[in-house]
Amino acid sequence: MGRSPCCDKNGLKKGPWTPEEDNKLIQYIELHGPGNWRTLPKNAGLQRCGKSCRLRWTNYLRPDIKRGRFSFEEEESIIQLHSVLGNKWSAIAARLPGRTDNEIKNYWNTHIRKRLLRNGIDPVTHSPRFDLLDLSSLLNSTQFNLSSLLGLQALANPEVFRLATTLLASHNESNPELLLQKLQENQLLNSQFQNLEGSDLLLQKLQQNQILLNTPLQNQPQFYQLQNQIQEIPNFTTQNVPCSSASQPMQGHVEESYLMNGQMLPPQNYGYCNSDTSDNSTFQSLNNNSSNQNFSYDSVLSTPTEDEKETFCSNLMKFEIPESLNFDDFM
DNA sequence: AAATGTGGCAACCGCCTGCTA
DNA sequence: TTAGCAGGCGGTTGCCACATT
Repeated sequence: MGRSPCCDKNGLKKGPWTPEEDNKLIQYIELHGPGNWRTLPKNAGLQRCGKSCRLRWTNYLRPDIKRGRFSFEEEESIIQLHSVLGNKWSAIAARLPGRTDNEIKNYWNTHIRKRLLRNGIDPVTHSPRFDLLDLSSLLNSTQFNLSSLLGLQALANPEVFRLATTLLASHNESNPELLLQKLQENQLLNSQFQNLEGSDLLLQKLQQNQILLNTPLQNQPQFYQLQNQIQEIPNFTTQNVPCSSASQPMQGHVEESYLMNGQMLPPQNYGYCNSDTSDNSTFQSLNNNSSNQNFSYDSVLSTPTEDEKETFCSNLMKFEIPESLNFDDFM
């Protein structure tokens, strides 16, 4: 037969732990070690369920727990790992020493998730959500710089590129219904994109820029050429650079995953840029591969403010291409 | 100064998986 | 073999502190 019940729930205390209870739990575990949570409360003299004791220990009392604000690196790691693992908080926590799954989960729900939403990124799929962005300015012809959208931006975020090519492919098929369907699939049928004039403008721009449809970007020679050019840029400035490129600047973004501590990570990257326009602001990546490059992010690593982080992502759709880039080759 | 709103976070709930008797 | 439990996990709740009106 199975084991006896973990604990009798009747008469057991619930709610916040008192310092006395914490001390009892700590002293008991220091003597006997964690584990056997079923008998622990009784042996430790606690009127608590074993489950409650385990949670209190693992989430709060454990000596190796790191308290305080999440660092920029930690935050970026969470985003990266979440894009791969989803809501597997324990798996994410396993890669962030000193942080608990509960803490990461709370931080995600209260900070990161909201920020991603505000910046037009679906926190579930990690894909751009155009229905969450104010694209009115993007579709304004006087400001619509598609080369930005489809150039570095597309490289930095394959989802944008994918969406754009999907639109163009549908349009090329001269099938308005299919186009509408694609738009719906991409959650574009909202206030910003209901105006198909805007879509037509997007399509027109796409065609003008001769996007190579149905060709994986990494297979395009222009991609490698551009990639190499970027890597040769010393201290590539971050002025108005999209957030999705912050921690892994232009390297292997498109359809190219990379390894981090043996963990497969996705091409997307939603790090942060420094919002100030100082030419000194530069990147630093968590990615081991790029950490050796000339990218540093000292101003932000020091402790970026919330505004800095948000402004960085707000620059998703507006950035300037460094003059040293020979962008004509790419286009 | 008081009332109300909001955000953050610790803790609980309930389900799932693997283990054990 | 399998019923049933322990432990693990993700989702949710509710309290508290702080901000705003």
